[in-house]
Amino acid sequence: MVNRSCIIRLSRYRNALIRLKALNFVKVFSENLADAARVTAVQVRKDFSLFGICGNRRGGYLIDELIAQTSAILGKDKVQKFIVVGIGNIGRALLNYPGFRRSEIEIVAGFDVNPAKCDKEALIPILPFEEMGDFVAQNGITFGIISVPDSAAQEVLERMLEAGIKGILNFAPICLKEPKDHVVRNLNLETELENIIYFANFAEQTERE
Amino acid sequence: MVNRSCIIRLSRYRNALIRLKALNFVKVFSENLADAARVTAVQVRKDFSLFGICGNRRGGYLIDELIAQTSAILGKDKVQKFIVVGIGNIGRALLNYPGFRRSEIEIVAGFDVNPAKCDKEALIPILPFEEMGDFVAQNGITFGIISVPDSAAQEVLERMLEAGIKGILNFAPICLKEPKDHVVRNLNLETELENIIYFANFAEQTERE
DNA sequence: CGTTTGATGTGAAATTTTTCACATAAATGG
DNA sequence: CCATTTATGTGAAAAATTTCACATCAAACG
Ligand SMILES: NC(=O)c1ccc[n+]([C@@H]2O[C@H](COP(=O)([O-])OP(=O)(O)OC[C@H]3O[C@@H](n4cnc5c(N)ncnc54)[C@H](O)[C@@H]3O)[C@@H](O)[C@H]2O)c1
Ligand SMILES: NC(=O)c1ccc[n+]([C@@H]2O[C@H](COP(=O)([O-])OP(=O)(O)OC[C@H]3O[C@@H](n4cnc5c(N)ncnc54)[C@H](O)[C@@H]3O)[C@@H](O)[C@H]2O)c1
Repeated sequence: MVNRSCIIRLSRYRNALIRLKALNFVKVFSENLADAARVTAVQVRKDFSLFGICGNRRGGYLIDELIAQTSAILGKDKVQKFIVVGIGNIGRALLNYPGFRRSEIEIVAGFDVNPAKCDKEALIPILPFEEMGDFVAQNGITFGIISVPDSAAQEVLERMLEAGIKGILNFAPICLKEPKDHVVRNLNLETELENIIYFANFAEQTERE
Repeated sequence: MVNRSCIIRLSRYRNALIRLKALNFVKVFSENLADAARVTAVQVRKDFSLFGICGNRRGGYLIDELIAQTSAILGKDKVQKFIVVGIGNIGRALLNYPGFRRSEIEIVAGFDVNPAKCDKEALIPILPFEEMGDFVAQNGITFGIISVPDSAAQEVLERMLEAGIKGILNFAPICLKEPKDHVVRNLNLETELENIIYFANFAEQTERE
């Protein structure tokens, strides 16, 4: 089945492919992609098999073809527009990041309740939060990022859904509910760090035994 | 088995518990935690069972006890010290975030190769990268965050490992290898967004069918 | 031009993770 | 103080995911 992990791996393969292409590689083997994505070669082939992606028996895969195929699956055939709500530390980091454009992801506007943060003339305009609904409707935005304090996250989510946004990445440390036919991914950095702390301690313990 | 997802859930439970405690709740039921962490109630109880955490039959769990037990598992009994390498957009957002301190995570210093970014006098000092090894050794640092450009990430990782760091969160869009007895978590924001794009499109497709 | 070699592709097996089903115990209430 | 209610705890079943084993095909080579 095509699940979250599978798509994460597909993104990683694609990422590696683009790097390999930049090095003028033409062919790639499942083993190579496995190394890059930190999985097994069988996993790579199984993933491809799931999407009907075929290589050349004995000859590996042609990088150009693979990039085209994975790009199509991941929706890289067109620029995907995002907005960011909450232009604080995280929000600003995202707006300032030039790397997204390379991968057909475009942050088209930021929104904030604080008028001091707003700047309609900026390269990526930062607009008052109350204008979000209209902006999303007029510009056909499908995706949003929530980087407001946790207390405001649920409210922002609801407004985004009303406005017609379908996919959301949430940085606030609270698990937002995923409504039907929508995608909400809760990314909690503290949780990620706690995970690392746990397993680093665990590794140490098993080492001692 | 205690795996990554299980610990992520445990963090989420703990997060919810702290919120409930702030609202003066004393007891909590597996159902409540399930709502907060977006899982099933059985999953919550199964997770607890794995760690030998017991509640009161019919009476749910005492919040104070649960917080104590989950905190112990997640290493919240002491402050966990982190350093951040690469004080750009992301690195600075992390240094500026006051929320970590609430959860016993302390960022004690930043490091950068660019002298213009350094500031020894800041609340959280930003030091030259070449001082990292000594600093880590002298201050007994176990954890690090990599927020340098992808081209520098592998090099930074190796230096961190040499210095004795055991657990690392990597923001660079490249899959760093996890050496034995160490924990390396590769967090790729583009990949996360691509995931959302894929599943939002998918949800749309199934909707139409 | 047949044989060997080496990588892919994929059902089946193994493993992991989640869910089910229900035994168990504590509170409630008649 | 016994019956009932209700939430926990967990072995067993189910489902999901990964790994294995090997058939398959294409290139290379003698
Ligand atoms: N900065 C970090 O490193 C970090 C780490 C972990 C988690 N987080 C989480 O990410 C989120 C953002 O963090 P941050 O450090 O950027 O916060 P921040 O306080 O720097 O910025 C939040 C921004 O949201 C705006 N805002 C508040 N309510 C709003 C609303 N209803 N609509 C629109 N805008 C609103 C504020 O004006 C502010 O500009 C928070 O939930 C935080 O807990 C951040
Ligand atoms: N900013 C974002 O929103 C965003 C989004 C996705 C991914 N990322 C990734 O996160 C990482 C950091 O992003 P950013 O926007 O903060 O980058 P940035 O360019 O703003 O900052 C990088 C910092 O690292 C420092 N640096 C470079 N080489 C170093 C070295 N060897 N040792 C120590 N410091 C070094 C630079 O001086 C700079 O201050 C990058 O890998 C980027 O691809 C960032």
